[in-house]
Amino acid sequence: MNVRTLCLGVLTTGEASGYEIKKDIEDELFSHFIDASYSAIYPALTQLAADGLLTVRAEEQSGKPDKKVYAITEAGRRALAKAIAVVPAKDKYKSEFLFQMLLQDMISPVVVLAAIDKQLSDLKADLACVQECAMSETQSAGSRFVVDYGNAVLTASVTCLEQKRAELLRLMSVTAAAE
Amino acid sequence: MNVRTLCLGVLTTGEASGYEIKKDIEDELFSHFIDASYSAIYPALTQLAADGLLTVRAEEQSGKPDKKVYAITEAGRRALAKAIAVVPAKDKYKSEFLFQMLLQDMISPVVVLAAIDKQLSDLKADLACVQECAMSETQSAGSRFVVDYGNAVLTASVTCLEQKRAELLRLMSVTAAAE
DNA sequence: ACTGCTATATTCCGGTCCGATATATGTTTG
DNA sequence: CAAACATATATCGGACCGGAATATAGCAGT
Repeated sequence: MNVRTLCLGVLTTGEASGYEIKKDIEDELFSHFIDASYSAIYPALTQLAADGLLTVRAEEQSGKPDKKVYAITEAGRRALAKAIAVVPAKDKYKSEFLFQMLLQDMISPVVVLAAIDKQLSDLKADLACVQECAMSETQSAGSRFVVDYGNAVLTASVTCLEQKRAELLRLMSVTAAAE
Repeated sequence: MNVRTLCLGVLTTGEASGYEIKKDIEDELFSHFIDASYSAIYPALTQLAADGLLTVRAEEQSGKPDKKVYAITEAGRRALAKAIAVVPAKDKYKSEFLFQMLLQDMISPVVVLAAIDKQLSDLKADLACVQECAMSETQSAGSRFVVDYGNAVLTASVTCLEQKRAELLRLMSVTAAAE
């Protein structure tokens, strides 16, 4: 799935500038499962507007730079519906954390612990975001689905990691006592 | 984390050709959390060998093309240890499936069901791979960690999805009966 | 026997996208 | 009052993906 489709999807929740789309996919429910950079978003919006899938409106703002507000058109909705009516590609999951954990024999337990704590804090932030969306967001069937799924997965991750963390702490205190 | 570090990591489990490294990150425990294409792996190996982090050995094979077998050196192990002794970057998770589910109002329930079934089959394949590794693989602390984590996350995903699937089927039969 | 498919093994190319940086400006914070 | 941060857009180098190309050989089907 490309950044153009992604922008169309975000714009179904209302008109927005490139900057605001980026914020949505960082802070809102989208953040759990997609990502895109400015350098991909801005050209995508320009192209979508040129193809008539979006409308543009320059909005003057006092104090802030002007912004270009994009809104999805009927043609845009049709293009989006067509793009998502296919069997989706397999999820892509990349984790430096698990790579590090797999090779943990090569590094000190202190670093392992720091990595686990970092991972836990990332997971908990993500979980908090999902749960916040569960309350604030328009409760469509779609968002309920994603919230429930995210909740299930993230909760399982946190539970497992906290157990692993406790195990490591026990091991570290035993090793330290033996010295 | 770049592909060079990834190759070093895979080669700690034993010498391999570029082709075999690709297979490892498709079929073995690595597959759960990393990915890389041939076009990234081969140049990375060439560069690593030039830097003295790997050794190369051309192996003649009857029936198959010759292959270049790479093995990690002591300098390679040191470089790897250094590369993974940092706080890891945040996990990256991209899911077309969840994007589709979030926008499910735009598509037919039949397509939603097909997407769920596809996702379930992907998850179960991943789960089977992880559980197989749990039995066959050398049971290092690292692989136990990754297996347990993968198991927890994937099992939670499958459970949640099967519930969602049942809900959808109920809803679909009700709607069909009303027509 | 012939055709096509799969597996082994590597290379190359077009295109997509990330990460960092640049630019301009107002607002909050120490 | 400077520093940091938020708003807003754009660009550039480089990393990486996906697919095609190349070469070789066993194996299944017709």
